[in-house]
Amino acid sequence: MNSTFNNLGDEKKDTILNAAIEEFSRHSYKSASTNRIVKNAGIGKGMLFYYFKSKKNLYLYLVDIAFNDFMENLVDFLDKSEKDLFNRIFQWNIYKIKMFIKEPQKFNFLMKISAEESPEVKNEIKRKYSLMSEKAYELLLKNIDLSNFRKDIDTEKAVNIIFWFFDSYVNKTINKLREGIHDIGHFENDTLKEFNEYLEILSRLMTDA
Amino acid sequence: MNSTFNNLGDEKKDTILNAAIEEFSRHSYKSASTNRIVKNAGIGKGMLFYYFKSKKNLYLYLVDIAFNDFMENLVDFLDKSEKDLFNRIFQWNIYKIKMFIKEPQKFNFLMKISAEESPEVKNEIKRKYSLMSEKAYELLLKNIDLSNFRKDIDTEKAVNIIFWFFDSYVNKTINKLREGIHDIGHFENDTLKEFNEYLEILSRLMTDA
Amino acid sequence: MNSTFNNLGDEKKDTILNAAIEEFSRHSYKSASTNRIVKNAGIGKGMLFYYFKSKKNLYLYLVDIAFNDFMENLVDFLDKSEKDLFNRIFQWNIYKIKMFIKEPQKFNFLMKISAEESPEVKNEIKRKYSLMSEKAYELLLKNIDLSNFRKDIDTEKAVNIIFWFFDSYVNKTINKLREGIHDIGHFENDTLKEFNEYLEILSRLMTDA
Amino acid sequence: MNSTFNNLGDEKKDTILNAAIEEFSRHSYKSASTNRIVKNAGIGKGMLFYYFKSKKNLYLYLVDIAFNDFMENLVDFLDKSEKDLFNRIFQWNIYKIKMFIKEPQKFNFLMKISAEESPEVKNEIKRKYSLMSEKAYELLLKNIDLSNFRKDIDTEKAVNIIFWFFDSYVNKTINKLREGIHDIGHFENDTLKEFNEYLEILSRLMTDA
DNA sequence: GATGAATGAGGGTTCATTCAT
DNA sequence: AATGAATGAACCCTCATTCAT
Repeated sequence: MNSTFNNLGDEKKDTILNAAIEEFSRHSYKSASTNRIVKNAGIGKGMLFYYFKSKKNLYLYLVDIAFNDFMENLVDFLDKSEKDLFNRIFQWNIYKIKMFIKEPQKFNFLMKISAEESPEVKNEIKRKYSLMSEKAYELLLKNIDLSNFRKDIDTEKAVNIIFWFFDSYVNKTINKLREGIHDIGHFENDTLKEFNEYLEILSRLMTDA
Repeated sequence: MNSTFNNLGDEKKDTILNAAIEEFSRHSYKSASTNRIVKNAGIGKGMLFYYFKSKKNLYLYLVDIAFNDFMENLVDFLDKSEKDLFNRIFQWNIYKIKMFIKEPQKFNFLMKISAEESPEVKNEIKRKYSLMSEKAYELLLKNIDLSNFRKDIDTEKAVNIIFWFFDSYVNKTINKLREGIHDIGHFENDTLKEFNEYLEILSRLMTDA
Repeated sequence: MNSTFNNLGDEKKDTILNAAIEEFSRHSYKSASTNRIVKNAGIGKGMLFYYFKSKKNLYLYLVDIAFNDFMENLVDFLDKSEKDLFNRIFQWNIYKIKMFIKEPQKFNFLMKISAEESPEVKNEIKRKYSLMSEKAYELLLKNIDLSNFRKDIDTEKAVNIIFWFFDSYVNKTINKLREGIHDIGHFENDTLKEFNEYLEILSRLMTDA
Repeated sequence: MNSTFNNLGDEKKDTILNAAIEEFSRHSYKSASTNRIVKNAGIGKGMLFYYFKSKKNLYLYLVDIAFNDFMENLVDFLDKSEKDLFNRIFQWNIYKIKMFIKEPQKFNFLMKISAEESPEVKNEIKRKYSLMSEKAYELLLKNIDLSNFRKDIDTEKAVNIIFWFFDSYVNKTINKLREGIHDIGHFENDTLKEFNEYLEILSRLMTDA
């Protein structure tokens, strides 16, 4: 927020941001502690408030970063020329799982954001979240060719079924990774296989091909 | 938990429990305030700890109540003689929505519980949650006749698709109610209609009948 | 204090008094908890204050009991016909050690009393303590024949040396028992032997015989 | 402990330490109040915990200071070239009395420490106390020539008699000062005289010279 | 005689934020 | 640009005592 912060070296900036994200990924907005953040970031107490003015401001800045980051990487990750919905959905959900594996704190922070209900930040978050999910949804459906979907089914509903089922499915998968029930090796073998089986079923049911 | 508390008059008990549930449905375990609870409950500062010994104990007691309550009402609500999965799933999800409409704080509290990550209560909650969801899942699938499901699809996966899709779908529906985007009138007309349309699609796709 | 308490059955009275002594033997007057006392005594909270009016009153009543008890048993224990100071001192210190072994809480309570500095009770305790120690000292020296003490030494000082040395010595012995460094078996063999060796040395040094 | 505290000005540091020692010299660890400490020290409520992290930490820090202080001053005070046990014991006990006169709170605090039984600090205190008394005992007996002690008496026991008697004797003396029965003037005249008389008696009894 | 529910003050501790340095 | 000392409110919890039952 404060331009001073942006003029910092990248490494130092990252250290601070990571310490903050770590804290907010573990605790609710209210119970997150700026003391712990500065301790883990290795900076003086005053600087956090010099850079970000307030805990609220810091939090909302992190939300922006997390959302933007998420969207930018998504844009890079998705194959925009892919016209098949099922392949696109595969990419989208693999993206989420890979993000969780690579940067679990960031991922957990994103999850925490949408559940945050502290009145101090709730409305602002809802607003940011709406903006982002609209963009994401648009991106996900861009250039998708739905012409091979069965004509006797409302295509929009069909798409929703596929999307929302995989939302649940991927959440469950990530929870298993999170709790150590499955490890990454399992993910790379069995989970992907199972994932494709679900895709195949839904594809067979819903398309003419 | 404490017999003292149970011997209180029902009205007073409810006042206290509601104040506590209200607080825990709005804030994480850590940031929930026993001060606010006693203020809203209209009782003296010491009494909460006389009744419940500690914040943790109170919280876990509320979790027990919420889980038991949820299961008891579910048992009453479900038509155990219903053999059709789609009708059963309809009941199950209507149950959730009606619960949200009737007792939104309790419902929100249940949601908060599963997201709670405070180390003081996390493990105990996980344990209680596992016990309950096992029971619920058993109940949901009891006496269900899946013989009319298409033989060319793995029935277990088919069931998962249906269940997990509606999980997402109902969450979204409740969020719309929560944010006032839809009102109860809308739910009773359009949402139910849409709900049935989804059921019909999935039924048509997955069964022979 | 309240006659009601005295009309209780002996067993119940003892239960209450023991619970209270236990508490005051572990904690200072201020930090002793009437809650813990009633819980351990198995009586209602109100009764403690009905019997004793206040924590202070209860405490001072216990002090009286402890002091009286200590003196009465001492009177019984000491052989008043014993004229030899060294034998008398042996008895006196054995009395203390045996009391610690038989009723450690009571003994510890007596120790705590003399160290108590809470302004609420300090003066009253000092008064009671002075009365008792005067009586005890009188009793200890009654009928003692000091005629065989060396004439070239101030007899009063000689007596003090013996008394006060054994005060220290017995305190150390009891501390070793308390900390489990020595057990009762050790006391009955080696400690008594050592005790007698000290007595023999002091006797040889200070008397003509 | 915390460097923050050590960087304070000496005057402020002393004010805080004195306020804390005062409190802990008057009350048991449990009933000592950090509220009273900060009020008497004239600092904000949070600072005590900023400096010392916790009541327990503060207490153990004070114990360290008190023990170190006691030992350092003792080393300075004792004439290490003095070979005579009686002179050494004289110095040792005079040291204690002078310390009580000069800094009664510190002295009382030292007494309270050894009687402390709160489970939160008991073990740590026992450990520190053992370390210190071992050092002190070593220092007290260093370079002492016991060759003139009577050969017909176990020298170790003889030394114990002298040491432990004076322990009691000096405790009693200090208690009289404490209770205002004797004043410092009395100490400087009559007490010292009496003290020397006891020393003379014990010296005469136990040595050949 | 006897109970234990009720109170509010005070216990130790952590907090976000400010500001002199 | 950077530090961390300082504050007081709020945190959870325990207390001695009273009093309606």
